[in-house]
Amino acid sequence: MAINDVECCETFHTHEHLLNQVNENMPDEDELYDLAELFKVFGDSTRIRILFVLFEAEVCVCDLAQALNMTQSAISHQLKLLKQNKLVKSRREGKSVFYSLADGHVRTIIAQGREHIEE
Amino acid sequence: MAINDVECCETFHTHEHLLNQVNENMPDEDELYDLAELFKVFGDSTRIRILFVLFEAEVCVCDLAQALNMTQSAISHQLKLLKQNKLVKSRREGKSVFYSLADGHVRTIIAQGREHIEE
DNA sequence: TAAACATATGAACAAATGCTCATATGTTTA
DNA sequence: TAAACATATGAGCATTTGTTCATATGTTTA
Repeated sequence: MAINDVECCETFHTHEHLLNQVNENMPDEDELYDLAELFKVFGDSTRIRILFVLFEAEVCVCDLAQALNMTQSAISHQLKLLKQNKLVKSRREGKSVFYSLADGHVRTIIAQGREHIEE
Repeated sequence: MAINDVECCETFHTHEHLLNQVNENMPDEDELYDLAELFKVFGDSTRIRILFVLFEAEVCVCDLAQALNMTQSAISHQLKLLKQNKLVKSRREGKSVFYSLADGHVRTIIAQGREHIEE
């Protein structure tokens, strides 16, 4: 009896190779964690709204706060998260800091998400 | 003075059209909420692991629990969430319920996420 | 039909999360 | 250099979330 054939419905031991196949293609723990962290960032409507603004233009924190009708602090906290996960990048110009999209994956991921919910 | 030119850093009133452009392309509140809800589902490593198993095969709850070394209850709760968001579908066969991927967006979204974190 | 098996679900609890408030840091200007 | 402006950040609080435990529901079999 294989090591993974513990009590379970009958289907499992008929697919002994399944566990191996799963383990082969399953990313390691670190990547799974990072993946989940990344999608968590997309999992908040405030951050999604920020990204939609950045789809249009590079804007400063103050503009974002005003465009989304939220406090500067709230926006700044969220921008930090977005930046940590490399969804946005920033550039200082005098007193202001301008934020913009970091790369194209952001658009693709959100586009796929929109496609999915519109079926 | 335009209606949105309240106190803010000087950049904003020089881009009066920005707010309009943002508002035009910003999805409505409901879609933003749904989008965030969808990505929240991807934002947990247990659910991501479930999806990776389903990338390989259609499996029953018990097999999932065993493959991921988690309780049947925990898996079942997460499957409910995945199903509510139409990432997986299910089919009963006797005592067992088999789960599989609902559509291709799941693979695309996760693939894009992996690409993003591997730069 | 009773027992066994497979899955689903509600309640509860600890951990994580998003916002607010106060304040710190960084930059420009008077 | 002091004041004003723009942004960042830590603490606190209410809400959300993922798991466990107990148990309910659904299906098959003896």
